[in-house]
Amino acid sequence: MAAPTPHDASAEVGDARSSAVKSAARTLQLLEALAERGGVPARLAELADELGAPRSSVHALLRTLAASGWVRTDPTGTLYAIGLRSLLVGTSILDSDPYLRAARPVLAALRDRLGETVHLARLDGDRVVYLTTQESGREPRRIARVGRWLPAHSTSLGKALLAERGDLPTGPLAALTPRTLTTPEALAADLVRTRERGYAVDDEENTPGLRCIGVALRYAHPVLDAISCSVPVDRMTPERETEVASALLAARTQIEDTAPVQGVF
Amino acid sequence: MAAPTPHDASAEVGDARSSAVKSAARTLQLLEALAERGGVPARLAELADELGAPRSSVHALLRTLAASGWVRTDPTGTLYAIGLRSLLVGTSILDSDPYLRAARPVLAALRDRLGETVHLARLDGDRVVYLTTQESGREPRRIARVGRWLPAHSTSLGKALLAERGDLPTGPLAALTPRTLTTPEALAADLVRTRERGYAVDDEENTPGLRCIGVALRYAHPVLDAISCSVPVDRMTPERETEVASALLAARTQIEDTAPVQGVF
DNA sequence: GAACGGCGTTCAGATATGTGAACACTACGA
DNA sequence: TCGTAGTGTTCACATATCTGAACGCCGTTC
Repeated sequence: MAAPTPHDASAEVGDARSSAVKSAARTLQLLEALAERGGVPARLAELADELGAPRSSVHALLRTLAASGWVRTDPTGTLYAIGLRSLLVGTSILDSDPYLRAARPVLAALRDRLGETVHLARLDGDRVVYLTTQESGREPRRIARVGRWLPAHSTSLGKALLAERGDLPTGPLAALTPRTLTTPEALAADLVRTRERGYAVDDEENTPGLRCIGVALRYAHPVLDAISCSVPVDRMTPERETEVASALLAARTQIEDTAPVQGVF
Repeated sequence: MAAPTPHDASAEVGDARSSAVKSAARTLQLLEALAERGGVPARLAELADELGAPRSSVHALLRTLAASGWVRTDPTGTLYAIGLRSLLVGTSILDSDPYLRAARPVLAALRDRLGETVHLARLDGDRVVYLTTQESGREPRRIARVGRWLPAHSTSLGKALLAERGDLPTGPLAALTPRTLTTPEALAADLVRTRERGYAVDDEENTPGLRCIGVALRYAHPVLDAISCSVPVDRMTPERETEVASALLAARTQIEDTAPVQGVF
């Protein structure tokens, strides 16, 4: 699992009612099942059980996936592991997404200006997925968050997006720390304050010791992306919060001005 | 494209002869086609043309992909873009692969010891895909290579692997710089020297100004993973080369000792 | 050492998908 | 205003996949 959180928000792939192409849905389920195992090989029977599909069906699919390079097999052909194609396809977004490309230099400058780690994340259902991180050199250890996700309601990024969009997560609000907002009422109230303030605040709601400020990027309608800055609690005074927030808002404007016009949704 | 090279080594997904599940193969082609466009939305007709499949077939597939979260659609449902699920699935390898997990701390220590950037990459056909990079703070700009790839024959990583495996790339040997080895004879001779030396050397063969040393990790049979250290040419003296190589060989032993026994293939 | 259980693989029929043409809709230009 | 060209969508039939059972294989157990 790439997820640092206990709750897996991924929907069932196969539960689409009527007009779903069965083998396509199963192909994706297979990739997800293999991904969760990492490099650990899987046997046909395990995967068939996991998908709830006959062995023979899964067998044909796995041969197809293997032939296309998305799945690797051992020399005997009875063990399967996810191939590198999925990594290449997955990370290709990071190289080619035009918004990300526009945002990256601005984020680097922002990191240098504030001396703190900054992120850009995109909403995916009830969670935010980190697309790029510019780290300050000051952190004790490097936490590369690209490709990871957190529940939207527990992050400044997610709350900035929810405030701008005006909706609430559909699922339950998992508690990652004692300070996570776990009721719709508390979250809604926080979103009101967020709109008033003009930026979102996460006060150790997903990671103890870390306070974050986030703002949404408004080039998409409804908004999808947001940027944030994480600051250790002992460096985050009220004056510092204002300083960070105004730097983020300036960066927001800069990104929105340089971002492509058409596009993301 | 995530690729920094001119030659696309990816095989055709759909070309499997007989026992391929057509809709599964097309699903993967669709993901690859969407990935190449990054966040830029695609229309149904474009994708159908690209796959060489009827619009109606692609339509059904896209609805399935969209229902499962692998593909996003705009509010009207006529524009498609790759979703974040592929990023999550792709990067999950980076978190859960047991070999990578074993190697990472060793690589971090190696980076600290040498003060230079070190990589771990895995062979995928004729190319090497970077799985992790530990950067020295000395580089002018951060080049996050995770998920990118280079032709095996142009890197110390790839040459270390080829030397250990005893095979040559099947495709043509693309020239990335004037120093890239582009004939099978030159490459084979280099691999002989590599075996004698005990480590592989890349002398500005993929990136001008960069000299790299690589060694293969022998926990898999045949070998799949390798580690390397990149050093700017002006810091790379003969003594330094010996120093870097012996540090890499020590790290190799350390990783091989801590790596899981069963596994990757 | 023989029976057992589990596994991967294969096959022919049942079932779901792929196909191409037809339809409805939009945007654009005449 | 109308026609045109392009698009996304739907439908019924031809085609391909899915299924469950059967087979052969291996390692284990009794």
